[in-house]
Amino acid sequence: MAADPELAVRLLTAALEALKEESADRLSLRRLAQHAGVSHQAPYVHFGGKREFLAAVAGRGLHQAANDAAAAVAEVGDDPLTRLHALVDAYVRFIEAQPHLLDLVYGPMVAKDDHPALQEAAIAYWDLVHDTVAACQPAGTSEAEVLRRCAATWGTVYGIARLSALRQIPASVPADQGELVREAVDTLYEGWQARSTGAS
Amino acid sequence: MAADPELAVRLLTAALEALKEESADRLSLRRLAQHAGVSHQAPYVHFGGKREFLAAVAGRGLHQAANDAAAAVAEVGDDPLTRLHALVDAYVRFIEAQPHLLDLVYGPMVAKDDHPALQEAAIAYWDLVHDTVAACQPAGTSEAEVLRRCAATWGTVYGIARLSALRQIPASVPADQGELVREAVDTLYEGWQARSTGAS
DNA sequence: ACCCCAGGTTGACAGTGTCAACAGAGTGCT
DNA sequence: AGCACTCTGTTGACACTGTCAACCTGGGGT
Repeated sequence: MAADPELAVRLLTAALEALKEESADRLSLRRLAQHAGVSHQAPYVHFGGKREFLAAVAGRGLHQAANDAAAAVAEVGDDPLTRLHALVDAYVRFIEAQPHLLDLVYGPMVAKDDHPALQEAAIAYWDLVHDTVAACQPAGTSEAEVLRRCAATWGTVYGIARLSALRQIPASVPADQGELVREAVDTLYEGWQARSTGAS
Repeated sequence: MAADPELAVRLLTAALEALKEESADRLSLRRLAQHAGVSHQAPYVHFGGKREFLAAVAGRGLHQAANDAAAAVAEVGDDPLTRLHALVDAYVRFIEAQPHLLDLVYGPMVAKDDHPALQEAAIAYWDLVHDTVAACQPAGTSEAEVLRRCAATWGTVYGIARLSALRQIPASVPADQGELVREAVDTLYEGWQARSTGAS
């Protein structure tokens, strides 16, 4: 109907919006196209297939999340632990707002190599994690150890947040996901400090 | 062809086998039925629908995993940290062997309430986690705190193992998932001990 | 004038989950 | 015996999905 200069981005944003409500595997290209007022084949023209489309969606969403997280970390000051908390909080908010998007990004429906934008966004996010976690390490920690702790920290946050978002944590546990994540991060932090002064 | 006393369990085990190769969302009831030599509607008779079938698959798989984990913990002795390591190792082996099954269990395609067997298996696994983690806590830790640490520990292990299984941890990190999980658990453990002797 | 081509269309195909109606084999009741 | 009824399974149809192929179409470039 209208000029519609960029149908592709309209489809992407529509998909991101739909992902707030339903999981990625029951997202239909045809329905998206119909809802956008174009034929069922229009998305295929732009993206080549469903996998590529989902990869583009994931890339866009992750890019946005990385920007939000970077902004949250930047506005909080210089204290390393405070910055780590800000980063983790941003991640938790992201998962709370768009759990299905995270499932898509880390899920089996999309290969990270499919789309350079997705890979780039993942790298940007990882770099942010790395810098923030590295700043929390005691002096003298080897780079290899820092990398391992980055991965472990990120897995920790991701795991707790996802399990909680999926309501897989028993109701008997007296805490919400924000508290759980924060406490786990604090525990890891104290463990790092203890190790630096401990034996061997 | 044959007497086929229990077609249902044959379908379930076939599905579990198929899950070792492909993810749950591209598992087809019709293909499973055809491969089992029955009509495309036979699975529907037994399970009522795809969601219920997947719930049954998840329940069976998780039950098996819980049994394996319990056996691994039981055969390792009495030291709490050793038992925790055994539990975690069993979980990591489970994820390595059947990553798609875990995606199914914790994924959006199945609601835990759909099938009592799944819920029961999840509870059994959680109880095992709870007992093992609780035994690692310093004396005087409140039960609420223990529960929070259980959830955090389990999220940690799950997150690292899943991220690693999906190759989402950058190649620059010099460790495999087993090492990462073990080190994270050790760090958490030391954090627990440090907190018990620390301030307030 | 011509061609071309990116963007979009229609039409078809195989595969999927699901619903409805039906068929046979036990099984128990009268 | 006869009959009804439930289990287990079948066939046929439907709507929906992703994808392939071919066709249109309007605006530039030569």
